[in-house]
Amino acid sequence: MKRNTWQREAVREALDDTEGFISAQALHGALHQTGSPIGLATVYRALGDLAANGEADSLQSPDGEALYRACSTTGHHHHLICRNCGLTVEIAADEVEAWAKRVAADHGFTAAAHVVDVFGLCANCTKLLAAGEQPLA
Amino acid sequence: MKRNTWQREAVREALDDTEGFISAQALHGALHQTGSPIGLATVYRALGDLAANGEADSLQSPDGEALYRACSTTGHHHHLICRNCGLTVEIAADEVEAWAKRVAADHGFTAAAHVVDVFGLCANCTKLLAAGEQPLA
DNA sequence: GTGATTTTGACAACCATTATCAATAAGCGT
DNA sequence: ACGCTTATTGATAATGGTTGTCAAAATCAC
Repeated sequence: MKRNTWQREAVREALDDTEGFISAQALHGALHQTGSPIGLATVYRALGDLAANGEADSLQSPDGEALYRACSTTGHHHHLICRNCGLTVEIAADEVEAWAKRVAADHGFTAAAHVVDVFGLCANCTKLLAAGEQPLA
Repeated sequence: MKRNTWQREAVREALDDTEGFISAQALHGALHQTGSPIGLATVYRALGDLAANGEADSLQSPDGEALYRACSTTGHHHHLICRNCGLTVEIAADEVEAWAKRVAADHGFTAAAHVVDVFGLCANCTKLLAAGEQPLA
């Protein structure tokens, strides 16, 4: 039987309050900052459940971290994510939608879904890192 | 200065001989089976270098493993992957490259990298699944 | 060949994630 | 409302992939 716990609800809300993607660790940290004593393992479990239920989306960052986002029922869009500070901008991508569909069709693929996310350094972090750092990508 | 070592060459060849994607660990294992005493750390380094040079492609498996593949085209490209049988097609995406760059620039982002992969059902699997199955994405 | 320097590789360190398991608490039947 | 059953929690250990360390070995310029 599935029980309702305040922890699961807390994770769901924290995820809803988050713009774009967030890692399990970051979400755990955010929850702690609000005073919630929720455990890390529980956050992982809750996120896994949400993803399994289709209430959340997950993707792998280039660094191999698993990132989660609240599954917005408000439609399909993509993200521009700062790999330094985590700032996320939602981006419409009609152009890419069309491209993905066409490419899939050209190769006989059906039921095409796609993962399209852009990672970079936001303007602010670019300035901060300009003092000597060399980003690799 | 960059030096030529048999280890690096061995990794490059092993990768060339591999159909599709392979993990660093698996590649290390394969090399050992052929009698090569190459070290694991070296395999990781070589793969990283190849990927940085655009001679290899890397992507994150759903399990968080990094998978590598010899790049048939030396340029940057993306993948169309059958979520049923794993068939992978390399796709050029100049259109998307341009889009990604423009979107990043529009928002003041720099050092933009992007994850663009299309998952679907290849023609063959579409036929196979036509008999009643309903893919989830 | 000699020497400066890169590269290697065994192993430790790291980090995200998962498993463990006793303690806790949710929800059912009463 | 109470107790009981059992899912859930959470501190911690374990896991597994990947990266850092650093002495030893190999490479290239000369």
